[in-house]
Amino acid sequence: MKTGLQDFLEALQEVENFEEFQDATLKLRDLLGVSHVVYHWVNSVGERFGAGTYSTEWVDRYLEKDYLRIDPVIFGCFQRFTPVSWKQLDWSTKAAKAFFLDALDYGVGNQGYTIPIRGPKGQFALFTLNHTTTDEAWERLIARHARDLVVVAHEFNKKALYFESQKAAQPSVSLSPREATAITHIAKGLSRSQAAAEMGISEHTLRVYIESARHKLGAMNTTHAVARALSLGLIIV
Amino acid sequence: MKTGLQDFLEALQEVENFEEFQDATLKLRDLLGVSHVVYHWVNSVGERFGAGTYSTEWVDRYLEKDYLRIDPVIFGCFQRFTPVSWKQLDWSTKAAKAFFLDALDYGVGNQGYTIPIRGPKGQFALFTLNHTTTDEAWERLIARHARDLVVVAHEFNKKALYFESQKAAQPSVSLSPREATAITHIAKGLSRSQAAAEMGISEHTLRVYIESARHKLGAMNTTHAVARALSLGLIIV
DNA sequence: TTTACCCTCCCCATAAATAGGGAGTTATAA
DNA sequence: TTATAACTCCCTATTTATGGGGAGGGTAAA
Repeated sequence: MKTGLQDFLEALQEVENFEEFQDATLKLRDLLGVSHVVYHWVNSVGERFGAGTYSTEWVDRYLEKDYLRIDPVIFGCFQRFTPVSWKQLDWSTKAAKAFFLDALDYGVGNQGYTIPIRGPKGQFALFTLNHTTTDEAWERLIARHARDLVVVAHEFNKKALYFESQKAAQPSVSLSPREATAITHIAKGLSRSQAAAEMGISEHTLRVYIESARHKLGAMNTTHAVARALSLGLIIV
Repeated sequence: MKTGLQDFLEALQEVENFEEFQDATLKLRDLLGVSHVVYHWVNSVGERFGAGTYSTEWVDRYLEKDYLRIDPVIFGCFQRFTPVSWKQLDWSTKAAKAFFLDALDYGVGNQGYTIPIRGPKGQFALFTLNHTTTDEAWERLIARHARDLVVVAHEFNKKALYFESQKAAQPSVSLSPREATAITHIAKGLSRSQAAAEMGISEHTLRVYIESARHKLGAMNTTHAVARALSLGLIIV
């Protein structure tokens, strides 16, 4: 099994396009003997990138029902650092229970293991294994592969990033030092006058920085600018 | 070497306190034959946790000089998803060059490899290998261990999280659904009246949510509240 | 050398946010 | 059942932010 994963990682390195990426999830599913393998990626602008073995019906339904806002896997992983077995998540709300039953209907297994991977600029990716089995069997499988899966998840992520960087070449915003400092102070909760005093400049000047940053960030107001600067990792509060 | 790392990981699992954690960095340094191994952790409130083989003189100087704001490793890793060799970073500014020379003076090697690990609530950790050698030798070493290092970094991180969760038991803020929705709309750049219209409530009511969230978050104004909610991972824009 | 971007300062009118207060209804949990 | 918290609505006055405009000096790259 170990060497199987090694070979798989070698093959994953060679992946050149989305179809091969998609194929890789299928191969890994068969290699590990689970029901589903899914890689899913979201950034701060709401762009998505995903590949996996879920049925297209389920993916469509997921999007249509906006399950992103209900799914305890998404929220749970957003709140934690480390990989998580789905059983550990909070499925107590009515919406979550209904979602789980609906997922089962669409061929999603009752057991899951998801590794969250976070990046700058609000990037957030999930790598998920899914299967239908007992709690004990699932825990054994996870325990056996946990460390390798971290590596596999990161390799998938590396490939996904590579694709995104190719097609995007995003017009990355950058703030001037003073703009960044000004926005940072505002993000810390200082008022304009306080921030200006902190930076030793007039309040008028500070306003110019904020306005300038706001335009660069395409933000509608100061609060929006701060939110975007934070999401984009342009400032560290 | 492979089995050496396996054994190391087993030993790391057993670590119970900070001294053993610190010892683990020493052991890994010797195992890999590099000059330094460092784990460093920061959260949104500016709390720190770190262990490593840098001299205390260097650590003190780093803090005293506020190098956190200059260090290209910090900023570079904050901007990217994947591990990075220090050579790939931007050392072109005067401040960065001065910082690098100063670091060499304090026994830091000329080569580095840093793995960024991000978590919810603004948690951000760095796992760094450092050594004095040629570019080629360093790239070879990294290529050989890259995958294992991802696992090692995450295991260090897991331990660090465990310590933090023990001592902290943080008074975690939680927003009510309407509060979260309201703050999310504001973070997206909507004005109060727009957000209220979006939620189908009066602007007065929306204001109550914002104010309530602001108090819960200990924020001085709406912008601050949005910044904190984002940093804490309480909202997804 | 020109172009471009950054830093600094100022004015004015309007729009929006803030800081207090109070009060009633519905769920959820103890 | 009874708290507790969440959700909804309203008032007034004051402070603060916004959206335009213009202008001069510095530095660094093309």
